[in-house]
Amino acid sequence: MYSIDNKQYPCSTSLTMRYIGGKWKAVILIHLIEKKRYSELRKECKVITERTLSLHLKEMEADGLITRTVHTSKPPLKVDYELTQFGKTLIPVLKAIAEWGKDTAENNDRISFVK
Amino acid sequence: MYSIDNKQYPCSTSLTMRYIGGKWKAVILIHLIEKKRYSELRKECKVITERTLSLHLKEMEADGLITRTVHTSKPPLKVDYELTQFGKTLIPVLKAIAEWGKDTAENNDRISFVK
DNA sequence: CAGTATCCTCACAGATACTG
DNA sequence: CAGTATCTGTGAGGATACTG
Repeated sequence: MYSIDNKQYPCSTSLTMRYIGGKWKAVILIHLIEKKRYSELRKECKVITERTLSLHLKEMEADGLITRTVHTSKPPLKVDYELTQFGKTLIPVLKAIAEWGKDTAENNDRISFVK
Repeated sequence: MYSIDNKQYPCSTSLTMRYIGGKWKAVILIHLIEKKRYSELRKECKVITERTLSLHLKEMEADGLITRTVHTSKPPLKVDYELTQFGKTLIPVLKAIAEWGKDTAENNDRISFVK
C-alpha cells in the first residue's frame, strides 16, 4: 500500500495510474517527449479543450513530470514545456501504450479510421 | 483518428487508454494475468467496491479483454475470469506500468509505504 | 458465492468569454 | 501568445442493502 499526499494506492499499478491515468495525461506526455511550445501542443491536441490541457499541464508540473519555461517577460508570451528527468522515466511506458494502440487498431475489426 | 462505437480517439495512445484507462481497469487486468475466481479477485482488490469491480469486469468482457466462466448451475456459484488472447496482448503494457510504479515508489520521497 | 439495485456525490471535462 | 474565469453537465465511482 502506497501513499502520496494522504491519498492511498493499493499497488504499484494504481500508483502509476495516478500519474498517467485519466483521459488525457498520457496523450499530453507523449507529445512532450519532444520539447514543445504551448501553441504547438494545442495544435497537436485539438480535441482537448484549452481548460483541460491547461489544468493537466499544471498538475503534471506539480507532480514533477514536466517543466514550464517562460522565455519572455511581456506579452506576447513564449512558453515551452518539456519532460523532467523524472518524466523521462515514463517514456518506455508511454511508448508501450502508444504501440499497443497502434497494433490493436490494425488488427481489430471494431476499430475504424476516420478523417 | 480512430473510432469505436461512434466514439472518437485522436491517437493510438488515447485508444489504449480507452481500454485500460480509468482508476481501476489496469489494476484488475494485472490481477487477471492468472485466472482467478471472483472471490479471490475481491480479496486482492479490497479497495475497489463490489459495484465498481463488477461494472469494470462487464465492460472488459464486452471489450473482449476477458472471459467469464460459470462452473455451477445453481448457487453457490463458482465463476472465474481470465484474459482472452486479445487481453493477453496487454500483458507487456501492464507489466511496464506496474514496474514503473514499483521503481518510482522506491525512489521518490513524496511516496510512502503504509500498513 | 457472486453478484444487483438504489441512491448519491463530486471530479472531470466541455463551452464560451475574457486578460496580462 | 498563453493562458484564466465562470458556468454547466455527465458519468465514474462510492456506500449500503438486497438476491438467485
